[in-house]
Amino acid sequence: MNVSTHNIAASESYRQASFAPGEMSLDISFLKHESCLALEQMEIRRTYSSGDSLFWEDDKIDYYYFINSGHLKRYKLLPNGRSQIISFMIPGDFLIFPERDVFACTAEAMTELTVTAYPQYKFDKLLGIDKGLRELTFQAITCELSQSQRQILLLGRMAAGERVSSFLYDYLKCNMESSEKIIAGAKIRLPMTRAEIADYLGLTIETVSRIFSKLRKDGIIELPKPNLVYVCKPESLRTGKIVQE
Amino acid sequence: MNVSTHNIAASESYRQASFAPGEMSLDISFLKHESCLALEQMEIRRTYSSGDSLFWEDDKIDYYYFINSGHLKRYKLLPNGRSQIISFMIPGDFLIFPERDVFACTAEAMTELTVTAYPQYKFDKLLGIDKGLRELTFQAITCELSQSQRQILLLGRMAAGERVSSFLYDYLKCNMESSEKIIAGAKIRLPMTRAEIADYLGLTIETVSRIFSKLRKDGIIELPKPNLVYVCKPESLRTGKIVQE
DNA sequence: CGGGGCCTTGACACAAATCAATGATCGTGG
DNA sequence: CCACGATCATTGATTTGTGTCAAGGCCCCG
Repeated sequence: MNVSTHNIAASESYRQASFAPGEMSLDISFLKHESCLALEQMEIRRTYSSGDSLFWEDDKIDYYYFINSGHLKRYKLLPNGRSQIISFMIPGDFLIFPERDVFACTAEAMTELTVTAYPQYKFDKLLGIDKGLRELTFQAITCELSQSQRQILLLGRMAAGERVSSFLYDYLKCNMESSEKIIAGAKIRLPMTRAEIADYLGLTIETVSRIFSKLRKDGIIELPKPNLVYVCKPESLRTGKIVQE
Repeated sequence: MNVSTHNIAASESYRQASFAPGEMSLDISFLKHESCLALEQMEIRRTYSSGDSLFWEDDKIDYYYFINSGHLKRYKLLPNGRSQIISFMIPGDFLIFPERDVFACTAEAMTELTVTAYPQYKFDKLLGIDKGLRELTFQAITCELSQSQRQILLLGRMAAGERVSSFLYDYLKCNMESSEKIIAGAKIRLPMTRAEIADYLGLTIETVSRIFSKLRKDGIIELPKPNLVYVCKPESLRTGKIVQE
C-alpha cells in the first residue's frame, strides 16, 4: 500500500528456503553474496494474529520488519482517543528506520501476518558494506516519504468523496501486478473495516459508508459485500469527481 | 521547521570560508577529511529572492539543497488550484532524496534565501564512502518522515484551534536554541502569511485569522503585528486546549 | 435461534468554508 | 509629504459539508 514501486521485494518467493509459497521476500538479487549470507544469519521469522501489535509508538527501535504475508496498519493516537492511521502495509513493504531511536507509530496486524525481523544494529552495519542494500533502503524510505506527502495533500485539501475515491484507486493500483496497466472490472478485497478506512482518511465511519453508497448509486463501483469492491469506472475513481444531483 | 533535532547542521558558521556570519552550514565534524574536501569541491552556492522556485514537482532531481539562510516552503497543487504546503524549511534543513528520480513537491523561497547545492550523483557516490555522511543523510530523511507523520495526525484528526496552536508551538520550539527548554514570554517573527499558514494546516485564511484573534482574546498570545507573536501561555499552545465561552 | 460485530441510513447539529465588507500596512510616484 | 493602489489581515453573516446521535439491517458464528 505504502509503496508505488514494489522493487524492494522480489515478486514472489524468490528464495525458496523456509518461505511458504505466495509469500514475499526481500529482493536480494542486487546484493553481494556475503551480504545475503549475513542477512540470512540475522533473520528472525515472526507470526502475528489480527490485533497483535508488532511495536508501539515511542518504543525503542530494536528490529526492522519486512512483511512476508498479511496486512498491518500503523497508527498514532491523540490523548482523547482519536486515532489516525498513517499507512496500511502489504506483503513486500519494509519497515526500516536507520538512525532513529524510537518508533513514530504503533504497528498492528490486521490479519494473520508473517514478517522477517532484522536486528537494527546488525542491519545498519551491513548498510555500510553493501551498496545494493543501501540503495534498497534509501528507496524504501524515500518512497514512504513521498507517499506521506501525498497523504498530507489528501488530508489537507481533498473533500470526503475525493479521499475515498483516491484511496480505492491507490489501493487498487498497488494490489495489481505492475504489468497490468489498465484497471477496469477489477475486483478488490479490502482487508480493512470502514472504521479503519475512516481513521486513514480523517473521516468518520458514517461518512465513509455514505460515500461508498454514493459511488455504488453512481455506478462507479459495485459492492457484492461490504469489503468486496468491483470497479466499474476506474477513471471516475482516479479523478475523484463525484456527480452531485 | 522540518527538523526537531538540528544535528544535521553545525550551530552557526562552523566553517568560516565563504560563509557569511549567522549562516548555517552542513555539520561536517563527523566526516572523514577527504569527504569534506570532496564536498567542498562539489558545492554550488545559490541565492534566491522571495517567490523564486528552486525546483518544481515532478522535475528530475539534479541537486540536493542545504539551506544556509532564509526560508522556503514546499507545496503540492491539485488540478483546481487548491494547494497544500508540505513543510516550511529553515536554515540548517537539508533537502536530500537519494534513490529518487523526481521531486515530490515544488520548493519556493519565502524570503531572500541562500543555499548550498550538491549534485546528486556526486553526493550519492560519497554516501557509499563516508559513514558520517550516510548517518547524517539517514537522519535528515527519517526525521522528515517522522515530521510528515505528525502532520498527517494533525490534518486528519485535529480541530482548527488545535492545528494553529500546535503549529505555533512547534514553530516556536524549532526556532529556539536547543538549550533553552522553557518557553515563556518568547517572541516569534513568522516569515509566512496567513494564507501560507492556512495552506499548511489545511484551513482557510479566515479560519486561521479567527483562531489568532481568539488566542489573543484568551490571553494565550499577543499580536503587536500580524506576524509578530508574543507567547504568554506556551502550555496552552502545546495542549491545544482553547477555552470556549 | 440468538447475540455481537459491522455496516447503512436518516435526522439533526455544528465547525469551518464561503461570501462580503472593512481595516491596516507598506511601497511608490506625483 | 501625502495620495494611491496593492497586499494582507480581520470580522461579520450565511451556507454547507461532515460529524454526531440514533435506529435498524445484515451476516457470521456459536
